[in-house]
Amino acid sequence: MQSRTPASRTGRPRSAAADTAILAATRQALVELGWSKLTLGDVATRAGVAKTTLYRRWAGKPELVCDAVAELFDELELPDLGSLAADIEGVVLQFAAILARPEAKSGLMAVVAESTRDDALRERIRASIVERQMRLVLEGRARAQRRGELPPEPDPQESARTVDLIFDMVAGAVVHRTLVSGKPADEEWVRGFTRVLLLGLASQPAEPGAQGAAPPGTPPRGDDTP
Amino acid sequence: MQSRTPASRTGRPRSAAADTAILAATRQALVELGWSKLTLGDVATRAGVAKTTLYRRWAGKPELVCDAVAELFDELELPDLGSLAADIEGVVLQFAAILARPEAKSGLMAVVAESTRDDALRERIRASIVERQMRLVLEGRARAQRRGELPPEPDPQESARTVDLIFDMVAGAVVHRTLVSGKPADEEWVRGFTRVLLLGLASQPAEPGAQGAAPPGTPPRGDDTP
DNA sequence: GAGCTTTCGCTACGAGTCGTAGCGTAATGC
DNA sequence: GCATTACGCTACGACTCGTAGCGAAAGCTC
Repeated sequence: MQSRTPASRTGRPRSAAADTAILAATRQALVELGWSKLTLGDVATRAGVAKTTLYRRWAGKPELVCDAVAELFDELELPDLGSLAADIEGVVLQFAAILARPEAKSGLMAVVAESTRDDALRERIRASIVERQMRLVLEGRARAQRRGELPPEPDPQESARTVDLIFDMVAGAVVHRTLVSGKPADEEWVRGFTRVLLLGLASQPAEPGAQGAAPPGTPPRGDDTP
Repeated sequence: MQSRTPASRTGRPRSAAADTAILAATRQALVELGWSKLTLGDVATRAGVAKTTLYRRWAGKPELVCDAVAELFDELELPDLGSLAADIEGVVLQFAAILARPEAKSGLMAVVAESTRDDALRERIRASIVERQMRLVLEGRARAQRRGELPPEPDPQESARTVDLIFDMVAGAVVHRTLVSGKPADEEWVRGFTRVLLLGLASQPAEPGAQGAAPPGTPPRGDDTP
């Protein structure tokens, strides 16, 4: 979190219960008020602590909301459903479910917007949200490479670039779908998204009833002009 | 814009010059102050108009910034570079260049964040930004289908879904790359992105020196190292 | 030009939030 | 007991908000 706790200090320790109460109160306030009408005084009242306690622990509203929202994404897990396509669909649906919650919508985007003028905040977001979920991409890719669904990437630099690209494409698409387009990232959408991500736009559209998953050893772009 | 101008009204007409001055002042204020520190009073002073004039034309800060940012995206054009991959790369680079500007970064995301609790604002964004740029996807796909680079989609419902999906994937990825990852969407990144978008993750990575994304029947493109 | 209508610039205002300072008290380590 | 730190509470100046009220300006219609 935000606390500098140098292992052992003299004096009264900070209440850990207050931390969780404050972050929960922040999420509740995000749901009821949204980002713009959320005030630190209100959060303090909801959490049952003094306003000054908030200012002693967090530098301001963006940092507080960042921490409150970050906890939402810790429940993400990469399922093992047997194929890369199914795994992607599973984790993307989880991600979409979190983003559908009002506290995530309202808080996450506002913090990101704020971070465009605040490098420290951007780094905080990166460390507490992005970096922690990068494991999903890494694990998913490694698993798919073992299955032979993805080509190996020996060059570590190239490999890192690919992971970043995948993360931007997955997270970006779901966020854009949910927040900008304002439509739900439901199963149907996720299937179409996964198909394009794995096979590309040039591939045939999925036939009705067909599972959009890429079978192992799928040759790239198995069709020409039909 | 926001003005209700029922063709002809009696009385003094609104100054069109004030409109452009206000929107320009808003963008300037976004650059210098960012979203959170931008105040309508400050914008009014910069534009040389009274604060009350602003409130007569716009309901609030989000609506004003939405209009100010929307104008930035009107300069987008779909190039005709001979192949779908090249066209995508061209327009994505334009999009990335706009998003790299501080007034776009700071303003766009904040407005989107605000729109999560304001349906009217979300619709305003959709109409003034998203819908107006959808033409790029429609035109690009039609062109690619004529070239045989993309399969035809006879079902209009399925076709509309695909357009929405492409828009979410393209815009979402660029936004996420620029704002969340905080790295530039430069030519190298755009090449990798376009390759995945067209051919999918399952395809072989581009070899060093090889041109990315060459869908079926694509004539070799000119060059990208001038 | 007379008259009507709407916009514009200006000033002033109450309401609300911000972030901080100050003080006495509570909880821990030595 | 003593030093140290966290906590709750109150109060404060500074700032922004959005609006009301007024006289003047700029169009249109006749």
